[in-house]
Amino acid sequence: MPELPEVEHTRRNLERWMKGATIVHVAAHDTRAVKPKPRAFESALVGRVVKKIERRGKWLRWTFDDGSLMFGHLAMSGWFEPSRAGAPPLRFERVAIDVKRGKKSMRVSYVDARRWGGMTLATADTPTWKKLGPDPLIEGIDEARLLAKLARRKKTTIKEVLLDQTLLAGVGNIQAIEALWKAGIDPRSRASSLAAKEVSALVRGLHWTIERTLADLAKGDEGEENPFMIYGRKGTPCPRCKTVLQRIELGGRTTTFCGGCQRRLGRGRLGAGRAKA
DNA sequence: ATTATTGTTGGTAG
DNA sequence: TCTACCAACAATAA
Repeated sequence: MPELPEVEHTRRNLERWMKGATIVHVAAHDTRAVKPKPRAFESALVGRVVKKIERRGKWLRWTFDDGSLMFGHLAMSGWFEPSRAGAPPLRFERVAIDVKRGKKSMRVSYVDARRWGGMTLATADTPTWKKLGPDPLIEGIDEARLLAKLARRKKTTIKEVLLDQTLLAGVGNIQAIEALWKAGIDPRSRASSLAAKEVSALVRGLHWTIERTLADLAKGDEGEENPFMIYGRKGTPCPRCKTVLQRIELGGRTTTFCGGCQRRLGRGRLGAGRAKA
């Protein structure tokens, strides 16, 4: 489920459900989903008041009244779901957090079939959090800095580099695919082959797809089954040029792209051999 | 039965 | 220190 837009959507939900609330009960059903171990996790959280919930890339950070922190990651299949305090556990529920704000009580459940995500308590920012690159929605993307960083990645394709969370925080497989399509850049292009002009188009593409996905999430159930322009649409015509979309693998991840209007960079020199789309 | 899946991490090697 | 590559983590849905 989650890349930057989904995690931001989740953060907004969590803020509505938990901000300013007191944690009255916690049940960690799965030892893999929490750190420290369930009993210690539960007792550390009970009685805490949620002061704020922030996001950086795909990571969430809760700050509590005593200054302690909780980091959360949804990995591939995690999400948070509201329900009634005291309700029986949901399918694949790993953690249930019961909160109370004024007279209102509710439960916030962490559900994760694949069990790759979870929550970690801490007293300071984790190394992983600190290493995250700029977040497109928080500090934005500095194109000159991005260009300089891409220039050092001589071997790797632009698609693979975009998934590096220390370069930009929050870009995942789908957002990378969509942004490259929007920018008209072939995902197989070496990262170092992008010039300022292409970096600029890519940054616009990233903002475009992030905002688009957020808008779709805001619709709730009204959203479409596949709200993306080309992700998951192999074999269908490109919405822009009608060429049949292809699917390949890059760095172990499925990549959809259009061979008709996404240009392969870094081939030939001085523009030789580059056909107009 | 086979294949694919929205992500990170830790080890290795250079 | 930085870059690149790979296996591991697990459970579902088509």
